[in-house]
Amino acid sequence: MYEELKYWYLRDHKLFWTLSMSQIKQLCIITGFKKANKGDVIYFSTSDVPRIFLLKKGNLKIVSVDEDGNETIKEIIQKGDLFGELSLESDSEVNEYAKVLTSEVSICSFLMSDFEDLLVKNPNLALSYTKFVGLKMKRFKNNYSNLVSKDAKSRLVTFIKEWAKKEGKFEGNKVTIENYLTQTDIAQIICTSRQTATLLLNELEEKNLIYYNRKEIIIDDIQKL
Amino acid sequence: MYEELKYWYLRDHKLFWTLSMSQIKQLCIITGFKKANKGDVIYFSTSDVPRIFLLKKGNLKIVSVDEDGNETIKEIIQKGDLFGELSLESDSEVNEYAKVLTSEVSICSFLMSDFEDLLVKNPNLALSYTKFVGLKMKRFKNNYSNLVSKDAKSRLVTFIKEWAKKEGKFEGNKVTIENYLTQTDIAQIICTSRQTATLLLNELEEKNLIYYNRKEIIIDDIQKL
DNA sequence: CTCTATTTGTAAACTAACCGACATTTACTG
DNA sequence: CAGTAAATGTCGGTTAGTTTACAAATAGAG
Repeated sequence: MYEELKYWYLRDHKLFWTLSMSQIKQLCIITGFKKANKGDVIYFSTSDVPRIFLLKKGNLKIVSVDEDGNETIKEIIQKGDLFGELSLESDSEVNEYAKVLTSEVSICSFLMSDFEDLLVKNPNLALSYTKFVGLKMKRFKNNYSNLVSKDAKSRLVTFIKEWAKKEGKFEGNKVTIENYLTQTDIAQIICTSRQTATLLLNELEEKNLIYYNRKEIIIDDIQKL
Repeated sequence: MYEELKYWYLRDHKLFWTLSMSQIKQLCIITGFKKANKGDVIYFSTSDVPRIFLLKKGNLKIVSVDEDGNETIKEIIQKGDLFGELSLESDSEVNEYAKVLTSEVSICSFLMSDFEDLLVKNPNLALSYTKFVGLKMKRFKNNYSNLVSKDAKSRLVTFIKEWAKKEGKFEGNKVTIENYLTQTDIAQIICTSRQTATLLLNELEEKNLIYYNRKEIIIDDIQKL
């Protein structure tokens, strides 16, 4: 891979903004690059050499499976997000993998050990990275709280609002989201059964709060939702 | 506070083991120290100056309250644990506080800004700290999974086992845990109602798997639990 | 354009856990 | 040691959401 390309890939992520161009170039830690298609699975917790991944294009979901075979969606990863063993400790106990949601994704990755070296050499980057991991932790804490105290309906609404904020195209109070999730996916994200998710989505549609189809979700007025 | 004392307080936490005695002494970042009694509340998310806290003695619970007034126990903090704005970003949206569980606790604290400076100057400490935060994140992820896929009974059993592992006194397969939690606390930790927790605890007791009272919990054979 | 697999829609039976209500026990306080 | 507050025990009625089961619609492949 050309140096220039590496530079831009890293440069894209907020985390690396504090580094100068020459610093990034000098580091050259990107060691892998690959493309994948819808439905493909990317294992990372059980991978031979621990890596950190950066999603360049497309979307994927992080899924974990427990002993009983229950699948849970832990996270949706979007263009520009990091994923993998972000806690910098490989852990064979967690059985997590990524599954591609969009028709095509491109991913680049670097070795965890290289990244650790980089952090040690760049204290400010280390600090930013710590805050980044801390933010992820907060998100999980928040999901947890929602699951405890809110019912399925308000979890769905919360999820749609967050999704809209992150990815939606706004025209005043009207928002259009490109929909790359099935109702089964949405159900798993908000931790309910597929049937309940379907029911609730149709309920929102009946009230003209959203318009749902397989390609997009349109929210008429995000204030009213 | 005497320099010596500060040194030992920090030295206690694994995180600071990588630092030499002179380094810690030199830093002298501890700026606060206080004692508190059972039932006392320690606010940190809304505190004037953001701080990181280190619990020196006793136990406390981290509680969060949402808009609807629902209380959830996020975490139990034990002697030697850090708590506060560990993500190094103060956040007014989260309404969290700590509540003292034991008859007496002692806490020391330092300013978040001082800690940030320390991290920048000690890249290895920054790396350890990142891993520490990452570990906490994993724990929340794990709690989340349990809540999604396990019923109240197995959540209770999982919780008791973890508690035993962390704090119990082992004699072969028999474990004794010093009990500083009420059944209401336990219920909130495993996310169920107090009545259900009571029911399940008594069920375990009937099967002679555990012996519960307000002072201690004895597990006859942790293998069988 | 047809065939097939995936996704979405719908209904009824079932259940784990909540909730309210109240009794009983334990621990602390003056 | 009496009085009070907190913690524990117990019981049904209620319910949100699951599960099973099947039908209908849609998308993608050949």
